Amino acid sequence: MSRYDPSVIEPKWQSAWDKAQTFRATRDGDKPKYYVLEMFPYPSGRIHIGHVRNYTMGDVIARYKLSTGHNVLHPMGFDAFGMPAENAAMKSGGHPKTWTYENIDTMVEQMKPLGFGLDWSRMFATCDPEYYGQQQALFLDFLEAGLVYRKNAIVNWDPVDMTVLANEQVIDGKGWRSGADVERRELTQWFFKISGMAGELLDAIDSLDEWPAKVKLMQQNWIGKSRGLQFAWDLTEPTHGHDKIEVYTTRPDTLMGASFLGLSPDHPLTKALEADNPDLAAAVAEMRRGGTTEEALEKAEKLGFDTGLKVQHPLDPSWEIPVWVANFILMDYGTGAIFACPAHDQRDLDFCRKYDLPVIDTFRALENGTPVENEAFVPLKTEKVRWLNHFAGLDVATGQEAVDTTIDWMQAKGLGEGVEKFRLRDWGLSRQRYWGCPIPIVYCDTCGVVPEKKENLPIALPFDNGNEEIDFSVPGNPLDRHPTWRDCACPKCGAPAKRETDTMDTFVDSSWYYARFTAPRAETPTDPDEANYWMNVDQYIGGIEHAILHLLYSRFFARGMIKTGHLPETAAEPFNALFTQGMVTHAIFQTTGKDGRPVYHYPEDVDLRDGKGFLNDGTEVTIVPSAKMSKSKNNVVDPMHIIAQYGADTARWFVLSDSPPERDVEWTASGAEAAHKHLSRVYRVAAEAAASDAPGNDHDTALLKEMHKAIFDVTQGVESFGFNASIAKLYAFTNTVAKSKAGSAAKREAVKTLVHLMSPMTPHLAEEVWSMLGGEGLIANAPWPVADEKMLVEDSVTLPIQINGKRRGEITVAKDLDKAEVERQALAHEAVQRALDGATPKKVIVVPGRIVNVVV
RNA sequence: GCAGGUGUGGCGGAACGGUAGACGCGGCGGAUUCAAAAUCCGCUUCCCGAAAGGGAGUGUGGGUUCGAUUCCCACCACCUGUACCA
Repeated sequence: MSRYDPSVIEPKWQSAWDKAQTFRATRDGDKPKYYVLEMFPYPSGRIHIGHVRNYTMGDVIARYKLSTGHNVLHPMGFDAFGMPAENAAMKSGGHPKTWTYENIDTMVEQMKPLGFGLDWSRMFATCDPEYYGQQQALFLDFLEAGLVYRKNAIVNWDPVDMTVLANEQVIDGKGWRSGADVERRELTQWFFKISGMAGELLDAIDSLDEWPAKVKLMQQNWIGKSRGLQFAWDLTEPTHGHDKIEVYTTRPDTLMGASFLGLSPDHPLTKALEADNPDLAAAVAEMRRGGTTEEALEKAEKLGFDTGLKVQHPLDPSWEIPVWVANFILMDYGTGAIFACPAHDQRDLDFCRKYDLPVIDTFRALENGTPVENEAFVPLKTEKVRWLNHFAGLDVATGQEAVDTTIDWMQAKGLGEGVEKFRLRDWGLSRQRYWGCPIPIVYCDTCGVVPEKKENLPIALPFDNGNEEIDFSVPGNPLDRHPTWRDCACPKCGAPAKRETDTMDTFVDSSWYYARFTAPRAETPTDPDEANYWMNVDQYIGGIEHAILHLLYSRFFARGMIKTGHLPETAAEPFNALFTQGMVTHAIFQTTGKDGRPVYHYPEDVDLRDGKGFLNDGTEVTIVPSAKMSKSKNNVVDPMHIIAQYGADTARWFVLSDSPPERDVEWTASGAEAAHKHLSRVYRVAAEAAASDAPGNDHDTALLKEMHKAIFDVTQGVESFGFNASIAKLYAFTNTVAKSKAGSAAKREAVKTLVHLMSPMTPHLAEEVWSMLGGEGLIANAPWPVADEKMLVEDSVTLPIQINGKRRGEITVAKDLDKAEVERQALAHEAVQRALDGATPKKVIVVPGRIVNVVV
């Protein structure tokens, strides 16, 4: 009898699928279409076990849908622009393009042996000029449709390297290479007008029935709709052309608790004052130190500077409050100015205590309300509180009632306006980098800012132009330094002009690739027929880290593409269903070095015994379980080693088996070995069944009944992303088949069904066994088994009996036995009799088919 | 800081408000073997007990319920995002 040898059978079936073009996406017949897409990878160099898990999940769905009669589109590509390629060029020389395409080749070579049912003919990388040229066409159409504009934005500036830094290049407020203190600086940048769609993007979330609730909630909070009051405070003395300061507040009801008026360091008035007030300029410079992330801004120590200006309270002109500049006020939100009410906002309170500003309560708790000391009183807006001195005459009311009343009252008096605002900011797409999609804009001395003509696209990066003089030896944007690339003719007047040297944010690349996959070689961004047929993505799969930005930008882009005629109206929400999968983790094995620092050891150097790990020389290592895989911790598992050792099917089986797909899974050597043992067992059981000639007997029905239960359970698992549950059932069913004394015909049927149910996860093994047992054609194309409902019915049921909620016994009764009889039998049970000791039960709860609980 | 999530045996994890620990790993015992590997069979939450049985138990502390891993409140720890990492 032959043994299970994945190194022989896997290449064999891969070439069989290739030959039959099994996974080529086609629009044939009247079959329904199904588009399954996994978030495409960044070409970092090698595939990661996390990729294996991600693509295996997609492959299970793709193969399952193929066998349930769908035309399936399951493509693969690469998100290939971005900083790591430039970093590699800076570090080791060479060119980002060479590095990127070499990495792509390697990764494709590594993915093919995994046997994914992908339509490789559609592959592209976002750095292909054929792709980014179409992206430039989209940009021009978006510009024409009013979805793109220019304004100033704040960036991380490294004053030593004289360059813009990405957030991840700012470490503790310092530039990662220069170590210099990073400053926040303004630059003119291109923006997508996503804020104009904020309301629509928010409302449409409700229609995303097959998205995880957590992702929808995160997007809702990110868009952040609020209703508040916008109104002005008059300056007691006009200055620098300002006679009042506009503020926006979501808590206008606390107006009588105003302590000071706060300006953002980037507010126009702040900038005006800075010019002739050196002390203020110095304070603001201090406030502008550090990175631009929201986290850095929020966690920074609260700093303030008294401008000396005063404003009049809108309800009482004799009440003047000071104007401060404060570093925690964001220019991007509202009007860049606030009034502070320290009694009901912890941040304001901390600031007022630090700078000795007044704290005035406006409301207190209904019971035991005490004045605010060092903890702001911030009840839920739905909670009733007692107002101390409310101008609109409120006494006891909730915060929400007070806000509404105040807005109405202020509006009626003409003192302000109720407005809706969103937290969502416009999407800045300009990057001062080389390895990205050039922004197709030309600056002409006479014509100004001119969009490039479509017939001149793609505006290719200098390397793609055949001009390779790219210099990464100094920081900054090589396009900006390139001797000739930026020189061009003005598309409008033909005079010599200069190109935009900024490239696009890589989020742009990934915001429409799903649409491009429907017609990857089209001469326009999309082909209407193909887009109409294949859109939307029926199932999108990727990491939770993309829950907000990538998915929100894609939703925006789909709408923009509808507006510009590149997608049908029905594609406004491009992803019908979303699934967010967890990471693959691995233990870290560490010892302590002589210098006291941790030393990390590769898994292959560690011998595991009884839950402890030892090095070759007998040194025990500390095991840190379930850590994110990271090269620096030496706990990365290379899928290629696993394939060499056990085969692709084992790797696929294991990444699905041990954890629910949305959760992290820990890779363990013993788990991988167990998966391999199980696949060998299936092969053995199949070979035995193939060789057996046992006659049919009275065990046949029991086996076939179990088979139909397995069909039902496994199918349900696959349909609901419960792959680990499907696999648990498949383990159990394998056990049943192996132990069954049924005849050979029934056994062969059971084994064929077993491997059919396994085929989305372990497709090579399934094909091999299928052909061994005389299955017709490829199992990949065979129709999915259907459970016979008659075989699922059980006629009796075992009910646990609880006494006071604790399980004390069980009874087996006919499935539809009536409640009174179940109760009678339960009470007759010896454990119940013992517990009752002659008394009558206080209560008996009978849940039909479930449980009996006797309360004594 | 803010937003979202997660927390169950020695380990990964299972459980429409209804038998907590399915399935797998590890461990223990047995079969097979000259022996081993491989394979097969059984046991395995913890504590007390020879057993029958009893007690405890799903991050912590409360609450709702006949019954809570599941629902509610407060807290702790970890993970993800935080708009220029992708």
